[in-house]
Amino acid sequence: MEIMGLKSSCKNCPYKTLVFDALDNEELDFIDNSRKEILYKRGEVIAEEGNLIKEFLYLKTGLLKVYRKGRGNKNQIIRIAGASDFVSLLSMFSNEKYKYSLSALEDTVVCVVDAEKIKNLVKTNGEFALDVIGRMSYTYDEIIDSTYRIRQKQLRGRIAHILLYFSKTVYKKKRFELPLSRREIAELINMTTENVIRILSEFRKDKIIQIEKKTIIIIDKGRLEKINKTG
Amino acid sequence: MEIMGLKSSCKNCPYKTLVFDALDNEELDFIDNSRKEILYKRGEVIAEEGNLIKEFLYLKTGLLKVYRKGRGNKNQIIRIAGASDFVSLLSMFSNEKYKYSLSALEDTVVCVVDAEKIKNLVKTNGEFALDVIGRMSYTYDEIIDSTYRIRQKQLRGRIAHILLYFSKTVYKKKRFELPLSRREIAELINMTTENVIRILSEFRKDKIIQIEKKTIIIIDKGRLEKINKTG
DNA sequence: TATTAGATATGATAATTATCATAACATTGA
DNA sequence: TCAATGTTATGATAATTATCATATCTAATA
Repeated sequence: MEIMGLKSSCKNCPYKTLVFDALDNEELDFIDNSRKEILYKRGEVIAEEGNLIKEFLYLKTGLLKVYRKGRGNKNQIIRIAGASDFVSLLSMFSNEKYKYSLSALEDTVVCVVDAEKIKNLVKTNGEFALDVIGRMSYTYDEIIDSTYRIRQKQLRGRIAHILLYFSKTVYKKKRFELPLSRREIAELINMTTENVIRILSEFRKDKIIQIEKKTIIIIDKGRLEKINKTG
Repeated sequence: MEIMGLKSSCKNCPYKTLVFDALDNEELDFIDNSRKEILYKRGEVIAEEGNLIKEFLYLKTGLLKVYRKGRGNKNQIIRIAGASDFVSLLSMFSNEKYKYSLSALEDTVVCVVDAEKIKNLVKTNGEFALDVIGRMSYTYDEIIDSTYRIRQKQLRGRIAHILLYFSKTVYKKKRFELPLSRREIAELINMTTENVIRILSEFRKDKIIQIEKKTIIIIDKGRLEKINKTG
């Protein structure tokens, strides 16, 4: 973890999202002047379940996992967040403490703003409030959608689902570095690490994917999509 | 379904929640004067996945299920909502259409208000906005919590979980009428109807519960809690 | 009231998944 | 550089869960 010197401002941030459009320059300055940027390296914990939420976190670049403690020292990964994500949004309006932990999957830059400032803006700027609430709701709905989809699938279907997710949604490439270990994949789609490994090997033997250390190449996307649908 | 004559008003509604405290009398009247109350009988559909959200729904009394279409004609029940619940809150700020269906599990009275009016109040009343967003976030977090808890349990643990949920959270009694069929329980905790039936029978034979048609009586709460924790 | 569809119930069997064991390999830190 | 630790890998086996078959009971309806 490393606090970065600020060269940029919110006003002309290329990772700014639509949600900030509701804020005028004065309001953006209000955020900007207490803003910090922090760089986290792969594996570093950004926020921890149970800790007080003092700050609003915006994921400028990188990738992180949102997870919670499950039974018997097993974590459960709730979602993966990428650039421009309001990663601390879940539970900051309903809870004093983080309900989920955050940790970096790749080198990640997070913008940090005093949480009270954001709450203030929600209170005083109705347009911004609607945008924030919309974004929050959308994120939650996505979690529910993927959780309930995965829940109905068998193991092969789950692995296919997650491979397609990384390929199509996260990296938009057929070849990508898996940002999760086999164990983390297991924590994300609710199966054992051994079975994740086994089924990935199976897909490799069946020439559906190619595996080179952490790199995955999707060879037969059609078959993967079929397995995702029916498996 | 039956539209009821209005004898009550929001101002002195006994089912009003804290969230409405942020509204003054004028704002409550603003809601009240287009408000309808509708009575739904067990089994009736209140809102359907995919339909346009035109109205904000407040569950005054009764019980309903929130569910979505899963694979192969199987529904997936996301949550159960009781009195004073903002049942249409999920997805009304992120979506034009209902992402989830609602149907009555008991005779249920729903207050119906134009959705635009509520959005307007969120926009103009910052305190109300914070309350609504807090309530929404809380509801979503509850869904995630129970979904991820259930997901780690085996079948016996799931059944124990759901029996304790109805006994402790919904009815606050050891004896209650199950508002769900075996099939619906299966849809809620992700297992087959046969196994729901089988395990309920097993619990009956083990004298953990007593079953009389739709009535459940919890005899050995301690054992049920242990199964919930470890099963 | 008779009929039909759906809910509850139970058993046998098959399919799926987890667990346990073991090994090779990679990575990290002393 | 060498332990030590964690990750990936694979096989054998046990445990869990779903599926299929069948029967009874219940509730709705013509």
